[in-house]
Amino acid sequence: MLNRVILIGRLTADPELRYTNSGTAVASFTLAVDRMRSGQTGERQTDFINIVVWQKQAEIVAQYLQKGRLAAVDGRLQIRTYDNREGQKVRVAEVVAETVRFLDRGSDTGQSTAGFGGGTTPMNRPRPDRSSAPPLYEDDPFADDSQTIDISEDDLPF
Amino acid sequence: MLNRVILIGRLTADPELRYTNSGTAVASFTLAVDRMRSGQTGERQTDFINIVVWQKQAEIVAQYLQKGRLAAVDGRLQIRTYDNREGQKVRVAEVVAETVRFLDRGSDTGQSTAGFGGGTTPMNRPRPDRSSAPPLYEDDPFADDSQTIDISEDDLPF
Amino acid sequence: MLNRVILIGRLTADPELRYTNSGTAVASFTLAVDRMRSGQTGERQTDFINIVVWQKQAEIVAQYLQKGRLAAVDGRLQIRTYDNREGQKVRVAEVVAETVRFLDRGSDTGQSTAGFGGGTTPMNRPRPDRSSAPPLYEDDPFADDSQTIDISEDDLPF
Amino acid sequence: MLNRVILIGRLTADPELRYTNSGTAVASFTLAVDRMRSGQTGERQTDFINIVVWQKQAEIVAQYLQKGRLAAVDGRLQIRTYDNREGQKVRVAEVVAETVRFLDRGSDTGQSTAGFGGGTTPMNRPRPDRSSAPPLYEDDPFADDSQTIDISEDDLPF
DNA sequence: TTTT
DNA sequence: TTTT
Repeated sequence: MLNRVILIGRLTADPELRYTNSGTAVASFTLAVDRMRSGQTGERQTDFINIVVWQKQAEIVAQYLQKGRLAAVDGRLQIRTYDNREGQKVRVAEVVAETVRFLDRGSDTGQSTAGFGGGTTPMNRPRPDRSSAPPLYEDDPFADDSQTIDISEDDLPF
Repeated sequence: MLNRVILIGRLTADPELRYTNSGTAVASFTLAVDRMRSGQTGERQTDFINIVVWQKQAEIVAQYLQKGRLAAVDGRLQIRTYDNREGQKVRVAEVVAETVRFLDRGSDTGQSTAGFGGGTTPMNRPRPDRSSAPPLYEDDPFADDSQTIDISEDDLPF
Repeated sequence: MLNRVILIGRLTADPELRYTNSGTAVASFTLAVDRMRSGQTGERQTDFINIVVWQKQAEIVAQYLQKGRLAAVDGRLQIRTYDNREGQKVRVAEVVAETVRFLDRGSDTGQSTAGFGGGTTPMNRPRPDRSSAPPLYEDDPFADDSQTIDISEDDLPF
Repeated sequence: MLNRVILIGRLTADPELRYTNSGTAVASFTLAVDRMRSGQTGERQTDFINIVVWQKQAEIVAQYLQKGRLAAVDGRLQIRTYDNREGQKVRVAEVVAETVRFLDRGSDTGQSTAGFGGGTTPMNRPRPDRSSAPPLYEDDPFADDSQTIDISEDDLPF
């Protein structure tokens, strides 16, 4: 019904930019969000939260954000379930960003990422080695199904 | 830095009420939050999100909420890491509720759960069998450390 | 940079549906949002917050919401400034809803308002008497300027 | 029922720190929050939103925030009504901050403002001239009523 | 009344 | 697996 998440934190690493079979850009990164235990002193705890960004925003994020940068994310919490190599169900939580704001640097370059231009469907998209990470996006929410012919597991970028 | 989550959804089951060794009440339940793919029609997808509530609110939630009830949760997203039986690191995402609102029923009974009375430290607390669920709270954020002497794994309510 | 508001409350009256000169639908209503003073007992205070909804959502809201209904609003806080009859600058705060959820009634009819169909540009739009309320929308954010020729103050629906 | 506002923006001026009759600190400032009209280019619009902070946070804000600084506010939207000099009802919208984060400067000084120490009831509190601004807080939500004897309009700091 |  |  309603699902809204707002976070501010720092990137633990450079964002990773990938493309689905149908050519949609997806960027992902982890945000280190410091917790503050009210009352008790001296304690510093951190939540490491996975963020996913789609389409034009993905490319802007990949271009302007790096490890250590401070960013604000406004999106929704999503729980994905998949089967790992051992055939066990694994649940992954991530925040699907609707907008990402860059909070660190100078005034105008890439300060925001919403409602921008861009959007050229990329050719020559990179084909990274399959990592041991979960197969993130078997379903591309932005794919135009009619023209995505041959989606095979092996073609997925994750 | 900033970590805010707001959800509306329905309980997938009755909340479970437990107590830490130091006597702090903890309630947990899962919220089914319907997603709505903008643009595409007919699709209904659901995120199942784990919620945790502490102290007085835990007891109010356990008393007034049941499976199927509609509720609003305002809290923060937390990622916990623990080692499972096989010795693997497992990451669990959950929303730690600051407030829970009951949206279904009549006007005044248990309509809200913030800043209420209650709070009697419970005697005869139930000792449920250990489920296969993750050992949720090795660290009780509300424990007064000075008087919690013998925390052993076997005493944990999860 | 970031501007996010989430509210749950009850409508103080039926929503009002209007149309701008360029034919864009706008619905407005007031949400009574109960406050709860933490700590102190027995006090009930209420914030009356003006909500504005545009386009297809405006028509859905006007069709399904009535006085007394419980609703959740997700949007952004906007401060508009205008000159009143006495020539004084007046500031009006309102929440521009991105989505409105209906929380009261049955399961499926009009339960949500995002990404729906509708959208037929209405003919025979009502021309309500000008109230003493502020001239709400001299700027229609959805107007296609090129085809809106003769916007005069007298044609505004507010 | 639920009332949550999250904002990121820049201070239009230094915060003003005042004290109620009962000695509670209150800081107020205005946040300039840039809007971004999705789709249309080149337009930059700004909402000027009044923020109010109470107690220890008020003093931290007054100490560390200045005009032009970037800050994140997490709080609730409140509508106050009062009668102005001409005897007209005036409505004022403001965000009562629960937490304020400082986003501009260096790593550790005053980076956050929640759950901090401080809290010494201030002596020699300043008695600013009454401005033409609205009489902000006839009701001090943190006052211990039993010991606040003689609240008169003239003693209010606003 | 307004910030970069 | 983690950021300042």
